[in-house]
Amino acid sequence: MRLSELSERSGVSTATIKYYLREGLLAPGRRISATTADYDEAHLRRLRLVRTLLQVGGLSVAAAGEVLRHVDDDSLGRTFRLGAALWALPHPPAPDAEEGDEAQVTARREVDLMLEELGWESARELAPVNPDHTSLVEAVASLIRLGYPWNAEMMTPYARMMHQVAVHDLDFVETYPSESERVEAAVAATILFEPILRAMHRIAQQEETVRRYGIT
Amino acid sequence: MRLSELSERSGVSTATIKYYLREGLLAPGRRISATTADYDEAHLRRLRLVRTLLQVGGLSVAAAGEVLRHVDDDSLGRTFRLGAALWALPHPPAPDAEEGDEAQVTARREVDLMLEELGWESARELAPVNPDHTSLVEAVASLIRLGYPWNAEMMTPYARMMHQVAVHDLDFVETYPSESERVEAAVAATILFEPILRAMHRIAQQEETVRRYGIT
DNA sequence: ACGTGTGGATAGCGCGACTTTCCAACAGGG
DNA sequence: CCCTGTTGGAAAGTCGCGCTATCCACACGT
Repeated sequence: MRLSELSERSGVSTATIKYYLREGLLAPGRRISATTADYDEAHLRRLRLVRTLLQVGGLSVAAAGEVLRHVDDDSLGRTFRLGAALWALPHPPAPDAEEGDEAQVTARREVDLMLEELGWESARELAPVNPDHTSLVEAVASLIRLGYPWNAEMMTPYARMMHQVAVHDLDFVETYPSESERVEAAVAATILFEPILRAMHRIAQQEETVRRYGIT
Repeated sequence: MRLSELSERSGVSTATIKYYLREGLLAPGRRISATTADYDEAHLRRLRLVRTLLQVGGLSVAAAGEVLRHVDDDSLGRTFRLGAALWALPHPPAPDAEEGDEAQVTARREVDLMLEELGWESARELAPVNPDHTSLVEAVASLIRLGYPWNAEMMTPYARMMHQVAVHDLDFVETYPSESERVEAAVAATILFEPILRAMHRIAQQEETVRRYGIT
């Protein structure tokens, strides 16, 4: 199919598709002549994934490019490929607070205690280089800075629940036969499950609030 | 304290504080003279909350203003005040897909089935006006559009887990004595727990991936 | 042969979050 | 009492980002 058809079928303007091509989010079509290229179903599928990453996942164009480059990198083993793709996902920028402040030190200690308690060995090993670990420490530090007490004992149940969620995720990913499909599924699942969990969390909070206090 | 001191203690530039004042994120100080105003600890506390909403929660300045206006609205009962504040939190913009498409219809049906199965009565009643319900339907529709099968049966366990999380949240919020502190705590908890849960989710996924497949 | 569509490049636009600049009116130390 | 520095307030400017528009020479289909 040609550019215009890809545009029609995806609902994305040709100008925007060209922009994505320029930014490397989408592989160029098979060149037919100097002025024509041919796109296939894989392009359409990838384009839909891109739109989802941008619109639902809220990724920047640059971040989506990073992620997709890892997804397409055949040179990595499964774990690294997935890890690399997930680590390229955006993380909230480290706040302007000077690092090493008291709240952060406390947060780091409690997070490490939590990992120990859970027996998450590989998470502990990877901690220094894992941006998600950094994010977690920062978020906990923010809570502490706002004056909310927070420690390993309180965190662990949440982490156990998220582990259950992760088990479900991977069971789901395993239903896909090919390696590349699985990595793509894992990325899509991570990105799309986040808004789903967020929405469920807020709905559950509202439900529970009403149960406890009624509508007042 | 004066503007410059507020700026120093919070690490936010005076220009930015002025900007927040203009946008209504921060109440004006008590006027001492035509050119001086006095700020207290409450302003500092609020300013820290604002920065947290913006940096950690990723809210826009406008959205943070919305949320805080509800937090400060004494005319509402507890449930409505909290609900109003939470509903003012940003929701991913509805994708450009024409509404009422097949994926969305399916998604809505499955979400409603899930709520029924869970016995979340008030969530079902509020569904038509609840932006979180809309977000959930949209996110599920996106999954379906990308070709991932998804139904009530698969969603329910996740929702149950998020309900457990919400129960923990509210137990935590209840530890605060005053009404306004509790509403503020609820907002802070909702905003700050989201990055925490997200980070825990990703760490758990990595841990579980390593457990299943090793480092390959 | 000619209108439409093509890849490719460059420039422009609108928005949001600040940041800068300017101002007149003070405050407070010497 | 004067002089330096700060204050609240307004307006304009900056910057990065995600597109969007314009232009071009050329080729495809009819």
